[in-house]
Amino acid sequence: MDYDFQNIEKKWQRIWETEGTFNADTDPDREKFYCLEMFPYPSGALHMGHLRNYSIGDMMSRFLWKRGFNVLHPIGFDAFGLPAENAAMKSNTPAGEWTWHNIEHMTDQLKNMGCSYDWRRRVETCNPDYYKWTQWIFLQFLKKGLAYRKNAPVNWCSSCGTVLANEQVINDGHCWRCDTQVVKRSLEQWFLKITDYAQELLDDLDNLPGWPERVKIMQRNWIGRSTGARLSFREKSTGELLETFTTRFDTIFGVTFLALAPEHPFVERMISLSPKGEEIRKFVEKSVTQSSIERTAVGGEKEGIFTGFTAVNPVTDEEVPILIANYILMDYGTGAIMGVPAHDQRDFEFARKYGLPVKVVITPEGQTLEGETMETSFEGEGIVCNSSPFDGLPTARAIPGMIDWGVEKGYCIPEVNFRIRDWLISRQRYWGAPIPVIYCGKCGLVPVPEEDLPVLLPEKVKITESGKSPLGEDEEWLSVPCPSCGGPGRREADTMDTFICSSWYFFRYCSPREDNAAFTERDANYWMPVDQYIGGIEHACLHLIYARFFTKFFADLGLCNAREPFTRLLTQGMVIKDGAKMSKSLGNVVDPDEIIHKYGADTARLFILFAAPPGNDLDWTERGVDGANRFLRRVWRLAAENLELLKKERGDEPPLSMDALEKPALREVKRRIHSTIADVTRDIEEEQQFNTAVARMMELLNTLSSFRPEDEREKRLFREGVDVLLACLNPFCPHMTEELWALTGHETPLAKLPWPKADPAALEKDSVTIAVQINGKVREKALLSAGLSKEELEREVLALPQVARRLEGVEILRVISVPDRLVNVVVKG
RNA sequence: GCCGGGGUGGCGGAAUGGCAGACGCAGCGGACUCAAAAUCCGCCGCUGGCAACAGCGUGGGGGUUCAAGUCCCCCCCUCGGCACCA
Repeated sequence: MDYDFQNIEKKWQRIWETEGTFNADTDPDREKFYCLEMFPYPSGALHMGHLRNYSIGDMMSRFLWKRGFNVLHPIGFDAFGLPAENAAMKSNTPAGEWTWHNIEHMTDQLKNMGCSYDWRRRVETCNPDYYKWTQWIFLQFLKKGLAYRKNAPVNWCSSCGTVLANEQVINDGHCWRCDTQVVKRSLEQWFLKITDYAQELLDDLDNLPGWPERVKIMQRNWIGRSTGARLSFREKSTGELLETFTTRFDTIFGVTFLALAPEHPFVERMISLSPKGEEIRKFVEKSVTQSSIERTAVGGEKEGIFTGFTAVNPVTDEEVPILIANYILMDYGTGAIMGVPAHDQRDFEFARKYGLPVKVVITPEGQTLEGETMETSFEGEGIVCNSSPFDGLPTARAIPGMIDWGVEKGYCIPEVNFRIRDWLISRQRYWGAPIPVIYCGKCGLVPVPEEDLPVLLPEKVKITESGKSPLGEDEEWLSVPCPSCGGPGRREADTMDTFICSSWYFFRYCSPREDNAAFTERDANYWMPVDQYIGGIEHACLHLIYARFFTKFFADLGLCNAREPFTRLLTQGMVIKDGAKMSKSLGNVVDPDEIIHKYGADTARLFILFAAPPGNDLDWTERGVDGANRFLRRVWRLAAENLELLKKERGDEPPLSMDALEKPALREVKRRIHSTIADVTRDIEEEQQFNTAVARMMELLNTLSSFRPEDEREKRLFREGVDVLLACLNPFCPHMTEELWALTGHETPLAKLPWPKADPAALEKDSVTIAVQINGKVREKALLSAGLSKEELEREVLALPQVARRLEGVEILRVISVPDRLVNVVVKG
């Protein structure tokens, strides 16, 4: 009987689907487990990264079902986005049609993988039933004042024809999606006030022990909290107060200039007042049009201009010149800095270039510094000087001490600044959720009333590469009566960033068909938070921050209790082939369909889980796939060739206990069976190291293949071994294990049976190999009974003839004895 | 530059401070076969040796320890994140 994986896999997939085996319902009487993989963008077909993501998630879900949890394991599609528009332009197919076609195809592929999803819960973010609620959520942000419009220099990707959020600009200023160099443009855009949650987003990282440390570090870096003080310098001729932010208030006596960002509001005033206004204007215009890379690269040329204006240091009453400098960013802090060249490398370089004085106010302990001759700034901790009355204080005490003093004197106020910026969410694209807002000449900005949602995306829109919102060309769609006064109004033509859609889909899965709300409190409070989330590391500072932000917002609205969406996070590595990430341009892609067709889904899943631990990159080799397939065929033969024996006395036959087995070889088999259960359980549950779990099952197979049962007792033991192997392998390779389970006479499918339990009595070892070391080197091995005490072990080992021979005439200094492990004899010389 | 991950056989990878290299891939030898495939059995870190065995070995150098891939210090390489953030 051959391992006919194609028919077997079809058969079981049909059974799971028709029986709804993996459907889950809210049931407060049962303990839940929410297992989630990042949903795919329906690009056309699954790729190996998906196959890996979903193999891991499916194995874990099936395992947890068997552990007795009420498991929610849903899937859907992140279905808005640019590729659909590009496809529409290229092939003249409407974006929606293209997307829905891909969704159906990829759904089939997921079913072919044998994934245990609750298909009733599939969601698609481009479905009006879904984006109605995306729009509703936007309105809640608007209501709370957390969604706002502002004119700002924003990231523009010319290739995508739209703006991008800061998180979406990666690799030195490139678009996350298409890698085009991003440029700055000044535009009026919609933002979400994620900065209101910066502190909580940072603090709550400490409550996520189940997240990889590196993801948390990346988020901490991204949020970028710094503490310091805000202090104002008065401009001498106008009396204008210029605010600055510093983390080094201890250097306040070392300020030798003030620098403003070219975009700083006071710059306009200086231009109009100054005789050299034209010159300043030219400098500002040049700086503003510099690309963000030129302007912000480390070591990039710092450029500035003297304005002729003067600021007064509030602490020292010293007068310092005001400059405009291209290295000052308007959107961090106050857009103005106090220049302390002696203790800030950037200010130092700038000061040297423009001949500004360098005044030392901190020295390394026991040394002196000379402002005029130093070649680099001193940014480290040291001792305050030239700052009477603070001279002699060490940095660590000077910073808080001087701030306290400054507060008392009214010079400064303590302040915390974050690096993270508000989230730019409007996109000048068609295939996204329309922003539900109407502009009225009389009433201004009017939110679309909730009862009018969804604002439907028109189906027939001409998509061009104009760089303007395609919806803005659709007059019919645009013009709408103002909901407030009934007068003529126009719809917002921008759509929302698709990261908005994916920031709450895991809530929608809880109440996927709910018509009256985005989700119900009952469902969300039962299922949320997600217990295990699985996906790529590339979302560390994108989706994973946005989703946390949304969850906190929902909690503040009282929609759910969870303040964090994902309790445990598993970030899987990339799939590599021939030393490089699989990609079309490198021509090293392997099509999941081909693999499933040639070897079957079980083989593909097993290879993926065996070839590397989930966090590592996975090296795809056809040889390795062959190996996985070979293992499955061996399992198949082990059962299929012993069907008669395995089927016998099925049903209520209890396994033989350890006590009933006397022959050491049989006890060894029994031990292997139960250590497999124990090891596989621990590897999945605690270590999340699925490759070693598979290795343990391979060892069990090796044991069972060489075991030739003869009498009835041995046959019973053999049956137990095969049962355990199939049960443990089931979450990894669900089709063939179910088939063999049925063939060997079981009536209840494995999917409905609990995970096997290891018998503690069968884990006890009779004897152990003790390594005998002399001065730390293994010289002999001894087979001794297990469980000997330190003293017994030492005595037994030293009494062994071969050991005694080695120790003849040698002076023993010390003996270290580790029960069941080794004995180390320390000798002289 | 700063922060983080990682360097173990030919390869993917195992190892609560306690026998380094589990398991698999590749390779080598053998069985079966007219032959091949498939399958099965055996070998498989490096060096020396017919062998028993000995020496060396987890990026490099030091250290702690009876014992270090594992802990501590310094350095190298590599991958990733951030990068004029005041």
